[in-house]
Amino acid sequence: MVMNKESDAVMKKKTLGRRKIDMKKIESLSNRQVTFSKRRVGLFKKARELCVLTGAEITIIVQSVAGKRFYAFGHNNVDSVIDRFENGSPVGSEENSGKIPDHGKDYSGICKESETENRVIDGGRFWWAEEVDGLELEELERYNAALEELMKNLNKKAHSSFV
Amino acid sequence: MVMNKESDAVMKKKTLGRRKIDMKKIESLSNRQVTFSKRRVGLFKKARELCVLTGAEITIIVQSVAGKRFYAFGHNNVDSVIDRFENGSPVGSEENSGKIPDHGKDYSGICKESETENRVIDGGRFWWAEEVDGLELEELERYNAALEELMKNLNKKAHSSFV
DNA sequence: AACTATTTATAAGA
DNA sequence: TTCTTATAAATAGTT
Repeated sequence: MVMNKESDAVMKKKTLGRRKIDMKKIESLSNRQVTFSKRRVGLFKKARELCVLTGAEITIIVQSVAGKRFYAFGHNNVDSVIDRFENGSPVGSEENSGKIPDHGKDYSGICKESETENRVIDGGRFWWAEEVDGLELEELERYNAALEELMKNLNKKAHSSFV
Repeated sequence: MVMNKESDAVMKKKTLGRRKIDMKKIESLSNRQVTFSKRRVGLFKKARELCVLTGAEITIIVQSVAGKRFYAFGHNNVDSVIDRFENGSPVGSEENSGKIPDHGKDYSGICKESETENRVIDGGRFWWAEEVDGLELEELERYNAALEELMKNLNKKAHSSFV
C-alpha cells in the first residue's frame, strides 16, 4: 500500500502551530524575552502601517522587560505640531485628494527604531541606570514630567475607558 | 437533486473576505477614517497585550487622520521611571518567578484610552487648534520639546534602522 | 455596528 | 537568534 504525506492519516505534523495563550505575564524569562522581541516588532509594524495608510502621527516609547532596552517609534520631527501651528506653510486642499500634505518638512511618516544598551542596577530593579548611553537622567525627568502633564490634561475632560 | 450550501459548487459567497491592500495612503477619506478607527483599536490592543504578557512599559500618542482626535495609551504613573530611580522601594528577586514586581505604586500595566474633541482650523491643516479641550498649546509645546530632546539623544549613540 | 473570507501575526519547535 | 509551520487573530470590503 502506497502512502504519501497527504493520505497518511496518522502523519505527524511538523509543528503544533500557533497556540492560544493566556493573557497574563509569561512565567518563563526566556519565553518572555522571545515574545517581547516578536511582539515589539509587530507593534511597530502596525504603527508604521497606520501611519502610512491614514496619515496619522504616532509616537511610541517602549521600555523592555528587564529595562535593558529602550525603543522609540516616531517621526523625525517631533516639533511638527507646534511648527505647523506657528509657521504653517501654505498647503493646497487635500480633502479626498489622496495626497499626503506637504508642510515643507519631512513628515512622510518615517519610522525609526532605536536601541540603547543600558547599565542595569540591582537586578532589574531600575528601568534605567544613572546614565544611559547618551541619555541623561535630567532629560528623562523632563520628558516624563511633560508627558505626565499632557496625559493628565488629556484625561481631565475626556471620557476614559479601558482598551 | 438535493443541494445544500455545502455541496453547491457555485454557491455565492457572502463576502469577498479581507483583501490585501497597498501600503500607501488610502485615497478615500471615509475609508481612511474607518481604517484609522479599526487599526487604532488594534494597535492599542497589541500594546496592552505586550504590557500584560511581558511586563513592558509602553506609551503611545496617536494623532488622528484629520487631527480631530488625540489618543493616548500608557500607565497611570508616567513618573515611574524617575520615581523608581530616586525612591526605589525594596523588591524581592523576581527573576524567573513569573511575578510582576511591586514598587509600591500602581504599575500594573493599566492602559487607559482617552479622546478629546478638538476644534480644527483651516481644513485639517493643524493637528490641534489653539486650545483643545483641557489641552493648552503651551503644555503641548513643552511635551513636544521634551520628546524631541529625548529622541534626539536616543538616536545619538544608537544604531537606527527602519522597521 | 456586524459579518466573513482572507490576510497577517505569532506560539512552538527546530 | 533565525526559520518553519500550523493555528490564532486582525481586518477589508460588504451589509
